[in-house]
Amino acid sequence: MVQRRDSDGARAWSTVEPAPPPPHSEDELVRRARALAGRRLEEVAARYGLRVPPDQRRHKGFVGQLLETALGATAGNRAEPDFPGLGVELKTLPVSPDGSVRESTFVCTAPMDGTLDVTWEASWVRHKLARVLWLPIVSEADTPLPERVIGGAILWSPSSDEDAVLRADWVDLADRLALGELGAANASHGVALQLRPKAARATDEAWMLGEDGEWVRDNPRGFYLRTSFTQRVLRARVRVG
DNA sequence: GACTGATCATGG
DNA sequence: CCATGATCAGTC
Repeated sequence: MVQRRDSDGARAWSTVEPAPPPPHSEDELVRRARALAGRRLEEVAARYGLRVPPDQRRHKGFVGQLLETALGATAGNRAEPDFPGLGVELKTLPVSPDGSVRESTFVCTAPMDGTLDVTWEASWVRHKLARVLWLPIVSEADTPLPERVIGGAILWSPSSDEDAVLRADWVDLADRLALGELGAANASHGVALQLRPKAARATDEAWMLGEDGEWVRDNPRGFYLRTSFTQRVLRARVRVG
């Protein structure tokens, strides 16, 4: 443990810890995560000498990145699980105090160029969701970011029922993409899994396959989980009351 | 409140 | 450009 000057000036002294190394086991990861339950984000950030932005308008990835640091994730923005040695993906999930999930969950980008995986079993979506550590962040929409509270982590793999629901959606969406039905590549399809725009701007374009097999330019898409799905994941595994 | 399209930061 | 991390914000 070292002492350093506070990031915004010489007035305050604070105790700053280095980020922990990756956990060696799922048990260790879950213990670390559950040890954070009940802490405010500002408390966790302070350990690592980080300032919490007042809101996420310009820092939408802050919470995920903070918790990656706190739990010893290593993958950064590489195309690997957050904990490569464990094959576990970390997903923070905003929930209201009553336990309702407040946002959808991004899974991965959707290849629109005909390179979408051939089967659900081989799909990027399924690999991403094979093992997920859900970390609820308890807040209302107007709760300042520093005051948001970490909830009880859940280490999850899809049940056979959940897998079946996701597979059905994926197969349907993959069929549409294979046919170049870009008009159908919107959020209105899918019970649990949906396609949405995934780009910095609505005007961003990428090459993708059109209806007659021609190349067209359109806004990139990503796969997202609807809140109804993540809601059930949490409800099925968290004691209520 | 749910839903859908739009958007923000960062790194390679 | 693509990937990582997501939430914002308007409309129904």
